[in-house]
Amino acid sequence: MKQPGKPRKLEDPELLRRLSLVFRDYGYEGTSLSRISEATGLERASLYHRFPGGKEEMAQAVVRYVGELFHHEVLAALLDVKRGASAQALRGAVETAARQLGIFYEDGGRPCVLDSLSLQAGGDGLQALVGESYRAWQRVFASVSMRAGLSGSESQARARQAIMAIHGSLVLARATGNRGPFREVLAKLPETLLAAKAD
Amino acid sequence: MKQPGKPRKLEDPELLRRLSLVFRDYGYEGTSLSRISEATGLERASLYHRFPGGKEEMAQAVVRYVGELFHHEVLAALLDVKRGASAQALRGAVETAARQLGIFYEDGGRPCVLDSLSLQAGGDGLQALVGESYRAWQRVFASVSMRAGLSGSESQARARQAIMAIHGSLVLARATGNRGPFREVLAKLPETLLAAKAD
DNA sequence: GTCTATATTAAGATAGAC
DNA sequence: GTCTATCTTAATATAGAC
Repeated sequence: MKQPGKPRKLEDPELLRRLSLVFRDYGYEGTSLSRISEATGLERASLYHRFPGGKEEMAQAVVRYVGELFHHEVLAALLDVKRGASAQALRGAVETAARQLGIFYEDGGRPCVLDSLSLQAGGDGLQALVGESYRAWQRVFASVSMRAGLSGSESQARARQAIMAIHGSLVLARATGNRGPFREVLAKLPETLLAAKAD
Repeated sequence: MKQPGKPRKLEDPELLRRLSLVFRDYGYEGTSLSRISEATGLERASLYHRFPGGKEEMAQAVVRYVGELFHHEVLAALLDVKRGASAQALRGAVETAARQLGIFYEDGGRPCVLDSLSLQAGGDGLQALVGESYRAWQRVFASVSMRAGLSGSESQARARQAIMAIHGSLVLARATGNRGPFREVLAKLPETLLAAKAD
């Protein structure tokens, strides 16, 4: 039974999803409450009701939300590989993760929200959250390289290399409009994380 | 003879240098005229006298200025190598460029202003200028690889790879505070641009 | 939980004196 | 060329009704 007089709550996941799009495209300083209000359909007062800490709290919630989303949509494929699985299974998981990365970043057409939010802006709490998201990502990538038989330090290096290449190609894509490098980086991801040293 | 009543002009290079620091650290939207006024010592009205087009014009001037600075401080070392120079000379030039890159980005401690300004903000003119700066950089890097004997398409790929790695490591450095990857990318720059294929 | 209305501060920008 | 003073709009944030 619908009650027209009682506006129903905009649920957290949808609110956070819309919030994340604004922060991703405009960065912390470029994200005004007017833009947020427009993107979410909520008036400013409602936003403060949900996030009493204002914009800073919204940004922190976005980083947490995107971190969980990334975990489920990208990293989960890598963590689901059973212990002692074959090399083929591991490679298949990395290929799945690469496909999911392509979807997550809309084929290189959109910036990484962590990148957008890591500019000098927002409080120290926000910066710390962004740093932790990157480290979580790195840990999962490195664990995959380890399972492919690479050494601990080499695995860390491969994980860093992969993450750097992804972000570098995203920077290039949004600066020059060329998404080719991003696609290439994803295509080479299995090799980057798994292949034995060539040099 | 000093004329105390006549305020002397803040010369263009120094003005642009200070402007570039603000845009680099805060991005386009985060750079308010108040911050600019504080950083340059000029009042807002004076800034509009120098840049009638306001913030957008200032940002465009910064991109042009930084482009020229980068050309002189980093790319010049690569362009100065004489035709038919030895492989050692070419490698020495790349090592010099890598050292200069370290200085230019303050050992990875500061973001790239092109990166900061490429977020969805500013007009199309600004975006176009940023894209052109990247392409100029890529052309010079690729020409170095060509002179090392690599094919045209391979040279383009190496240049892209180097630029992506630099920007990826800068993103990582500012997000996690770890400058190690940036230093490593610079150390490997000669190999990246010059070495014959290992795979 | 959401809204309208409002307060307060800071934003980008201009006019005119020196 | 730089300044003080001012304008207009948009920013963050809060109070109180529904």
